[in-house]
Amino acid sequence: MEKQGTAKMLEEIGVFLELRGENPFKSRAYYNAARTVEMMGEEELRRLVQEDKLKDVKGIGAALNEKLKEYVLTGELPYYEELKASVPEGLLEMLRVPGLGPRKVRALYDMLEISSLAELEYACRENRLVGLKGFGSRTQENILEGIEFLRRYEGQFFFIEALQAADTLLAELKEYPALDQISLAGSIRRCREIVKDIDLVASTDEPSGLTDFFTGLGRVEEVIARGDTKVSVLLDEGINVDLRVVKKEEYPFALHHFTGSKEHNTAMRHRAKAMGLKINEYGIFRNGESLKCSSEAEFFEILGLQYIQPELRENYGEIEAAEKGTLPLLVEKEDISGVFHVHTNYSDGINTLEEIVAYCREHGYQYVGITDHSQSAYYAGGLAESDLERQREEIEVLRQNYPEVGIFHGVEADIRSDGSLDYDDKVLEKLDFVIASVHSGLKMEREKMTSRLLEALRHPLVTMLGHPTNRLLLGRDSSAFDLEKIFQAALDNGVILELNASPARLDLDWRHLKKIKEMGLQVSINPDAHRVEDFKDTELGVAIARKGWLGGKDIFNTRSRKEMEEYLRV
DNA sequence: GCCGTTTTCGGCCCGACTGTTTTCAGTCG
Repeated sequence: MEKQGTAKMLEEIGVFLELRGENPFKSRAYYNAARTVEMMGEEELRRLVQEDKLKDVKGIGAALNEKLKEYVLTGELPYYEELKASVPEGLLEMLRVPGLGPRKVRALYDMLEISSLAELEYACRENRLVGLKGFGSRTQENILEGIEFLRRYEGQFFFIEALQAADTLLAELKEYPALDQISLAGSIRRCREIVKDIDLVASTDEPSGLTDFFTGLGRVEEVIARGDTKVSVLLDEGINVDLRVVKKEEYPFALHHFTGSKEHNTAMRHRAKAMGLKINEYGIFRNGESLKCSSEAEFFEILGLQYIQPELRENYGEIEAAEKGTLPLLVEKEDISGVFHVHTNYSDGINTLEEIVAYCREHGYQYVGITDHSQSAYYAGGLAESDLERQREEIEVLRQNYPEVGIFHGVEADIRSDGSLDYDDKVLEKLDFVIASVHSGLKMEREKMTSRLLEALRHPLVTMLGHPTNRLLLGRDSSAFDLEKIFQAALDNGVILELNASPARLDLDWRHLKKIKEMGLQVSINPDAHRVEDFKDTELGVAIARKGWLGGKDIFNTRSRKEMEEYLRV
């Protein structure tokens, strides 16, 4: 992944510059460039370099243009290497300590020659920080606690974990009598797949009462910071919560501000400024005079924009689209008609076929696509040909007994290392549909993995590509392959791409979805259910689809049962 | 390091909180 490597390098340059105490705006220029590169298509960076158009990209000036050209064409950048060599490696990990930024890290290095977390911890225990200018006993304690924190909680949570904790908390806070309004904000409201903390925004006439009420909740383990308008606490499950309390009239601005993203907010402030306005978390002002506004929707309206759904606020083009009035109508969970990718107890699922079908009838799913693992998936109890036959017979019976639910019989066929599927065609032909997925050889070399997937996509009986990148959030990187080629091949061969909605996968990544939509590809939001409770993960997939700008028409399984039967020729 | 129909130099988004200070720097979001 050339662009990812490039983005990471630019990011690191920004950090190194900060650690060296250079012009902070110079660092920012590198951070901005890192983001710009990250947002490019897989081959776009190289193409721009080859066509010498990189310098036309906003945020890339003469210096960055030269450096990027050099890096892309030669694979090396001496500037980066020299910078990296000039900064001790351990300073980077020291930056991860909460409360330690580049200036303090630099000071510790200059004055005490501390250049690693271990040395830092030792110095704190030896009480050596106390005498330093700008440091005190409190700082030293906080640093020790920060190091402890880093060890205890890596500080990252799946969206669903944080969401559940946040919903519970929200319900508790709504008990406070003098509460006016309260909402989730931050990365959870934006439906990021990984979140670091829970952000809440509330309005009330009794701020100190609310903050007392909040810090007094049983699940609050520690109060980290406490002021008039902001309280930070650590919950017993190890997640941080920031609560912002504002006045009633400030609520829309605070909600917008603390929903972010930071990049979206920055762009919005630039826009406001260009219109002769100033915005902050307390209001919107013209010549120092506050403008009336009672909701987020109105706030966007004042700035000449369509309402931008929170999921879209990543500064990935949503402001420009909102200006033109071309924001998409996003898919809703109610649009989902049925689900594919469901495992039964024939392989590694918990529930019987009948339990699953009964669940679907009870919960209003028009259809369900059953897919157990294929024969070579020993670890998951993959189905032999005879098992598939037996399953088909049982499905026939269930179709009679549950006419309200369309039951499609499929399989999740392993893509072997040569790209062939895990059953003969004559076995696959008897099925209603086929999901092809990679489960082994995930770290295959990029070219080989690309050919392997291309081979599978060309197979005429493949309906969908399952969990396309094979990533596990917080656990395993995506497999390496040429995404653009794979997307194009899926389009050419009429293959649906899965958006696997399992909380640990959420694969495809939302960052790819906008592009997929533009290409005209269809995405199926699949729970990859191993028990009926997993069906609700589909909602998580809907959240990610929305974040990727997808509407109902972009989603395969918003089709009605009849449309689906026609498509699958059942 | 980037950017520009007021600018090719002088800006660059804004504010809260903490801990260190006696008015502010650093960090965070």
